[in-house]
Amino acid sequence: MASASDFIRAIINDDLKRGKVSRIAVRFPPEPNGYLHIGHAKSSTLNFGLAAEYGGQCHLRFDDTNPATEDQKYVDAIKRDLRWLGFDWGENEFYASDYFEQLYDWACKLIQLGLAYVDDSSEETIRALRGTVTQPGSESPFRKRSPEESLALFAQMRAGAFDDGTRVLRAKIDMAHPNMKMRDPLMYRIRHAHHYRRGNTWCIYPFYDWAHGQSDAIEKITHSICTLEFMANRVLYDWYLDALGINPRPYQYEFARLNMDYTVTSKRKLLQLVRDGYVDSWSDPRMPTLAGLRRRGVTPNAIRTFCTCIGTTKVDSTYHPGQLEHAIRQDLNDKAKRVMCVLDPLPVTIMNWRDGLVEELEAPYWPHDIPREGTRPVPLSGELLIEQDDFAEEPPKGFRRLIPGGSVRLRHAYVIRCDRVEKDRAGRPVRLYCTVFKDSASTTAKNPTPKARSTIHWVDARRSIPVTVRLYDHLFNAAAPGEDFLSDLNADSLVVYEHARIEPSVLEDDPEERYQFTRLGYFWRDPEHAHEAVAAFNCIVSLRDSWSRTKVAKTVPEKPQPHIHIPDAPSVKPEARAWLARAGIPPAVGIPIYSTEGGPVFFAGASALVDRALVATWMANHLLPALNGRFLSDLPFTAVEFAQLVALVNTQHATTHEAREVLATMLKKGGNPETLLERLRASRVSDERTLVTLVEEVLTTYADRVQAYHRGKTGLAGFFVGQVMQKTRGKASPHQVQALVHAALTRLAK
RNA sequence: UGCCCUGUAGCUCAAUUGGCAGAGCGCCUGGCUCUGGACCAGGAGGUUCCAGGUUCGACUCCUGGCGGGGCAACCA
Repeated sequence: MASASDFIRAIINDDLKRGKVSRIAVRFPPEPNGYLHIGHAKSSTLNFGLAAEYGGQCHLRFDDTNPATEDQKYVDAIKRDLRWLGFDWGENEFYASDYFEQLYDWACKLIQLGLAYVDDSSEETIRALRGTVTQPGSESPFRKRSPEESLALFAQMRAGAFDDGTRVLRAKIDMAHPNMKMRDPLMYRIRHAHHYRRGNTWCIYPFYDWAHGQSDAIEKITHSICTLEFMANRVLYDWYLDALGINPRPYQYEFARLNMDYTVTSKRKLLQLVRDGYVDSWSDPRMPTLAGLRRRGVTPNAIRTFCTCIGTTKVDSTYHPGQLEHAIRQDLNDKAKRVMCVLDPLPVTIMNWRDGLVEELEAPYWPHDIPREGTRPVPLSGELLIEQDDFAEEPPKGFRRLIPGGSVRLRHAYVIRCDRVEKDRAGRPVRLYCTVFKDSASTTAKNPTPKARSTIHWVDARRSIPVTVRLYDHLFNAAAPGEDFLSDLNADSLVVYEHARIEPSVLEDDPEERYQFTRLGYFWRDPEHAHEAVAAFNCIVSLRDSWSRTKVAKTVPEKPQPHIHIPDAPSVKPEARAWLARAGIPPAVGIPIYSTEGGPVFFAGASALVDRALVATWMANHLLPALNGRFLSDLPFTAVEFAQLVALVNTQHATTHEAREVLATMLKKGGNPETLLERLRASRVSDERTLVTLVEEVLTTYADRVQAYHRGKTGLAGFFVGQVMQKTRGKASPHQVQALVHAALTRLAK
């Protein structure tokens, strides 16, 4: 059994423990009407992960109940993406559209049961009669139609006797239900449309709510996990399954979908970006689609790591892309060979280089802290290219690279000094003339050369290969692009370096090799530019760059003002208020009593005997919360016995703590409070010497914390008391323990 | 003016079921380094949404309030 790292796993563990289920079956149910994106990665990682952890299975089910939008090409793309992510569903590939016949039969059953009917109302009428979230709806005139008539009509619907939109099948539930999903939801609509898998065999199509739970049931899914927006649908999910009498049946649980800053994940918006040409396709490397991430060069492993470490909760949450980037860097750091590539070249002539000399340097692929072997030859001559950014005539503060008269080390090679700068008419440097210090070779322990301010990357001017390099940034400028998301598009989300140059060693490599371009980031060849004469490299993710971070003025997030709120008078419903007044107790304790079934009666019974305020307090704070779904009438003790218990407290015969323990016993097996109190006291550790020993034990065991306590971490006092209480298994007076702990602590302080 | 879900560090999440408020990311400082990377060490950052109540003790239980999200598609 996996540890309960989130609420879903906690539920599953509990179901397994209580024998509600004996095996785990989950499903990942995409609709084949678009491409999978990073949000689906979260969902599929959860579901396939669950199956793996619990030795169960995860089905891939295409939720294809809408012929208008679905297509085989999406099915293929979804399968490809999931396989790429590393998931395997084996034989368990299913289609909701394969269940149409069964769904139809079940619908007929519901009609026969009087739980569904054919409605001839128009779309507008149905909408109007549904009411609003605050107003109940009203019943359709066709609701009273006999099962026989509905059955016949439904058969005709299937047979194609009616036009699109003229009739629907609805479940007969409750038009006044506070949950709008329960106001006679639609089960089938008429659509004379071609379905990509079923062709024209059907002209009625089931809706999501009707299809989904039943599909889960057919596949014997145990835990049907979906996103938060389906929460309101759960009641309906349950209703269909229970109406059909399916047992055992699946249960639905909801978790928060993934949102990410600076991007959009709505299918509609993604589609618009592609269709209107804001990106070049679904697999544009800036897209949050799995196809886009794949083309960008992101590894499946990094995505899975990201998805597992963000957790699973019910809190709406938005992740920062930095979190994903971190996972990518972590994954690639010890997998990507280091090579050198210059994005924006600045020529360098080494003046003291021997004419025609070409050195072949043996450069390791891996930095010192990565225990991997391998080197490649890197050619070096008197004509080099370095990065424009690595030279500054007037260096900003903190600049550690090359400046006129300054020196830097060429990575894997020698130290050079910049002696002269050649500039164009606009004053931009076009060539540097440098001196090399050949006694500064990497291996030289102490070198007499000028001290290098830093190390920069470079390539040989003649022997490097021209490539284009594509750098990507967020698709949007706004953290949360709004409805007019197109106006938030980042114009610089793609920057192409047409004249980049890379060291020749990469010619030998597999085209899918991923690299770290030293000091720049992680790159690989764009698979969609694979056959072009000049190779194109995609930036998968840049390196963390503490230099550029210091250049950008940091905006310190403003600390939000603490929210001070003065509450209004509590709003309590009139009938409750009246009862409160009669009972003579304050709302804080009175409301839970009033709103519990049998609460007022129980309260009346008990308060006849003891102080009503105390009874109310005890009911509200101790009895009611411990009920756990039980009814007051099912308790193994009466209101009178409860009153006796409260009386013990009232007369100070029992401490609060004792009384709570007695109550716990009474809740389990009933009994007379006074007797139980006697028994409790008999078993109690009240002998001071025993307690002192225990206190000493605790303080010795946690000597370090005692020190911390004396250094001012006084919150630990509660911890010590708690430890002693646990040692006595609650059978000591906390007051007494507290006093003893305090005494021991002050003694130790001296 | 309904029903449901949800509020813990800047972000994402923990906190053994009432007993030390923590971690990862981000940020800062230092170390190391032939990558301004990686790694190592340290640091800052908290009214646990607010107000009450119960308790020796509340992030945790009770009440009220406030904020955020979802639900009124012949979409899923």
